[in-house]
Amino acid sequence: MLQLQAIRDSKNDFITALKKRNIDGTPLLEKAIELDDKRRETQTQLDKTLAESNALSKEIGMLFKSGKAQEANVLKEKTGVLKEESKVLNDALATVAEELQTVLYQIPNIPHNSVPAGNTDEDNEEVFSEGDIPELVSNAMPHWELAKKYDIIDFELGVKITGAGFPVYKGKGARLQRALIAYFLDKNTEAGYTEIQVPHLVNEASGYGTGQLPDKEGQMYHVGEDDLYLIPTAEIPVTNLFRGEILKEEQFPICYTAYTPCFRREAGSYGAHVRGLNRLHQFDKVEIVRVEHPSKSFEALDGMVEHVKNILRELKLPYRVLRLCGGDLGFTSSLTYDFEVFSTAQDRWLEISSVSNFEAYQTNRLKLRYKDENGKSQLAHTLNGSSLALPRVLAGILENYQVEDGIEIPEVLIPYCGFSKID
RNA sequence: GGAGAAUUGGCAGAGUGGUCGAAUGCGGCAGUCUUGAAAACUGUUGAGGGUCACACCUCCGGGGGUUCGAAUCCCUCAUUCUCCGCCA
Repeated sequence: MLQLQAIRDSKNDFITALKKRNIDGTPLLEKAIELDDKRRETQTQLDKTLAESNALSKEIGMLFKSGKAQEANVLKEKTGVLKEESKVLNDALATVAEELQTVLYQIPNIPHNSVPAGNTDEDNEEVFSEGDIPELVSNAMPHWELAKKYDIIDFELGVKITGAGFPVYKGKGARLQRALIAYFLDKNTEAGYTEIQVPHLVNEASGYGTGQLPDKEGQMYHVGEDDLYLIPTAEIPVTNLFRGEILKEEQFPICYTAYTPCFRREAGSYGAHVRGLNRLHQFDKVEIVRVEHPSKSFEALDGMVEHVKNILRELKLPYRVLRLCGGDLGFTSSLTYDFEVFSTAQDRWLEISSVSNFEAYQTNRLKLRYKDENGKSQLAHTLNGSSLALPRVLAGILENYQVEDGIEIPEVLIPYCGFSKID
């Protein structure tokens, strides 16, 4: 959520920046300012009424104490009017505040200067690429065929017990998955991230805190009986650990990593691109989350990008890094780098990580602040990234590492797997 | 799931209808003293709105109510603790 003061100060810059998202921010920003004016005006009136009423109450108290009950009763009648007034004003204030909130929820984050304009993923800007695209055997297969051939992932079985998009991993497939999780967590821990385990269900307030609610309500599984949401990403529970906190500057940087399953309804997805592991309702992910001083957040973002590069380099997967264009940028993000692994067998790039700086957009909702050197509360910055999303890394490994008689295991994973080949 | 108790500032802990945004202690910060540190002493120390700055307003788990006036009374929800039951 944008800060009103920032909107007031930089309205025109924001409008220009929002054009990169193909959004005309003018009506919403102006509406926000207008409602804020109204809110302040109403608040001031209410405050005045309350002040008057408070003064009277005090006076009444004094009169009663000194035994002048009659005079007190005269004053009492006066307060009735004020009470009515303040009730009306209070309702008005609540209404305006809610309207303002609704408007603010509709405004996405302001894209960073470096974000290219554009509509679709076609307009994303490739900023880095590395790794050799392997030459595969002539009868190379996509991962869903490999999975069947070596009996390591069973999609039909998942359909039987749950539905489409809930695969069952078997034998070496399951072990490879577990190995990846352990490997990622180890890499992240080495890099200074503290490993934590968090709940996989969150309440409504957490959903609002990181921005999944109210706009992406339909993307999350909701447990109606208890009014809880299955997390679509560890970002929600991990970032919300700090909801409402006021940090000390010396606590920065805060770096956490967590493995969780992720649950996504993926309503509206279809077609060949959702085959196999490409798009699932439940998948595993290891996430990194940082809470940073505003002056350090972009430096931190670069650091996270380097960190993920490092992992992919070790896995020897061919990948590229994209700077997302305005149209492809997530609602709450200011700058996002996507990582994609090339799958030779599918002849396409698979998104395996997304690393973002949200600046103060989430922390404004979360009320996550720190005390600056003058002792004033300031909003912190939050960042997160996947390191990494399991299914597509798995797909990338299966497809890129296939040989005539099986699938080789990347060297760094062999100690984690306990085997060097799936066959 | 049943019965009882509790929820106050960073922490501990007073406060049971009026001058309480809240005693006191600890912690934090600043200063005095000291070569330096500790101790001691002095001052300061919740958040948000509002203002040029004050004033002023809101917040004592959340929400609602009673009252001229609520941290204090009532209702409700949540959470925590103790006992019982059940259980990986």
